[in-house]
This record gives sequence, structure tokens and C-alpha cells, in this order.
Amino acid sequence: MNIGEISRETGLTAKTIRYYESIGLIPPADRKANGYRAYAPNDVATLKFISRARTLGFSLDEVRGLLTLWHDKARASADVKAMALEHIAGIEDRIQELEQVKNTLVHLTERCHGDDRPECPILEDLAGS
Amino acid sequence: MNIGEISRETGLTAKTIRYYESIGLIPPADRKANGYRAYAPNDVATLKFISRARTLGFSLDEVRGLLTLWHDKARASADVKAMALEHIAGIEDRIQELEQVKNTLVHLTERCHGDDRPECPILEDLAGS
DNA sequence: CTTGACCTTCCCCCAACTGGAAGGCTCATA
DNA sequence: TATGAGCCTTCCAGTTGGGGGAAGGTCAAG
Repeated sequence: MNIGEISRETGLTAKTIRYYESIGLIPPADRKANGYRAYAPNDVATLKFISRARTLGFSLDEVRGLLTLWHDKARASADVKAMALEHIAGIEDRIQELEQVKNTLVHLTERCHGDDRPECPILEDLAGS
Repeated sequence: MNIGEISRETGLTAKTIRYYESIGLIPPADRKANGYRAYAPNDVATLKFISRARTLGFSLDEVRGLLTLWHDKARASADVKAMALEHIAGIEDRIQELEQVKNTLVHLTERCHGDDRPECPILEDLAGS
């Protein structure tokens, strides 16, 4: 299996897969006689695992930890759960921040006429008036 | 006014202020005889404007546009409002995404015992079981 | 024999800074 | 006068998670 094929199967670009290898997130792929990377069906599962974890917002460093736990058959599910809960907390913080920013902007836009006159409460607020 | 003083007044680090100058977000500061940057009280207002816009999540490129509008006394408030509304839409999208990710993670953690046994629905889901 | 689709490595680019090195300036104090 | 603290200067590199594209090797089809 060439990198292009596993790329299509996993939805990750070839660039991304090479990048994951370069930072040691996945082990160096075997090489064919011509120097091409050779992937096994097993590698599809690993890359999909990574892809899903990324979709859930885990950083590559966190993914590294998840991969370790995944391969550790003696792991404690508490460790995984702790990571997930911490991640949820971070997401909640981020949502809070965004909500606050959004509310401020909504208030400002409501007070802005939005016509061809220059008076603008949004700019006035940014200017600290 | 040295860069350190305007830094304390605006809450932006000296590094950041130099960076803003380097990318042309603010004009090059005047220099004193010793080569130090010299700031006027007026510059405090500009930097605070930038800082507030950043707090509201505008990118530096958007801030550039806001600064232009701010200085343009013939601006139409509709232009500012359009930027703000678009920004709000982007924030709402981001919140939606985060909510979805959070919900998924919450569901998964609820099904995970979180004890010293290895069975873990979180990892199973990532593995695509 | 050539064409096109692969693959390889390499280095630069993005945002929005931050950290640190190496050096110059200024002022107070011993 | 020296020295030390605390400013300031420029420049280079690193962060996250890759993307773009060059220069070149490989492979199968026509």
C-alpha cells in the first residue's frame, strides 16, 4: 500500500502522514525496494484513530498519549477518562470566552445603524470612548 | 515615552508592539537620539484600539481594516457593521463545532467507568470499533 | 519512447506572537 | 571611576499543524 492509497483510505493527506512520521507520532514506515513507503492494513486503523482524535480537538501531543494508552493493554480507563474530562473542561472554557465575545459584538452591532453615515458605536467602543 | 512605558499603559508587551510595527500594522515609531522608540500619547489610543479589537477576536488583518475605517471620517457605518456581523457568524460556527465535539466527548466519558480496568469506550470509539 | 500519475526529500510559508542571545544606553550608587 | 540594574536595540529561532511547490526518481500504459 502506497502513501496515496492509505491517504485516500484515511482521509489524511500524504503530506500529513509524512508529517506525523517526521514528528514521531507514527513509527517510520517500511520502505519498498524503490524507496516508497509501504503501509499495512493495520496502519489504516492507527491513522484513522489519530484522525478521529484530532476531530475531537485533541492536540497532537494529547494524541500521542492516547495512542500510548490505546496500545497499553494494562491501561486504566481512569487515565483516558481524565484526559477526556480535562479536554472537555478546556472546550467549555473556550465556548464561554466565545459566547462572551459574541454577546459584546451583538450588543455593539445592535446599536450600530449600519447605513452610510460614519457614526459607529462599534468603532467608538474599540476607541474606548 | 519609551516602549516600556507605553507597554505598561496599553497592556501589550514591548515585543508585541515591535511586532505590530514590523508588519506595518502601526507606522514606524519616531526615534530619539539614542535610537529608542519615542511614543506620543496618541499612540496609546491606537494600541488600545488594536488590543480591544484583538480581544474581540478580530485577526490582525481585520484589525488593519478596522483601523482604516476608524481613521476614515467619511466611512459608512455599514462597512463596520458588516465586518462585525461576519465575525459574529464565524464565532457562532466555532461555538457550534465546539458544542458538538463536547457532546460527543461527554457521551463517551459517561460510558467510561474510569477505574483501573482497561475497558474504555473512549478508546474504542477512536479505534472505530 | 513518452506521457502522466505516482513517489521522494527539501525548504519556505501561514498566525501571532514569545524567548533568548548579544550588545548599547542611562542612571544611581559605592 | 567602576559597576550593576534596568532599560533599550536587532536578529534568529521556535511554537501548532500542517500546505505549497521545486527538483527529481519510478512505474504502467499506449
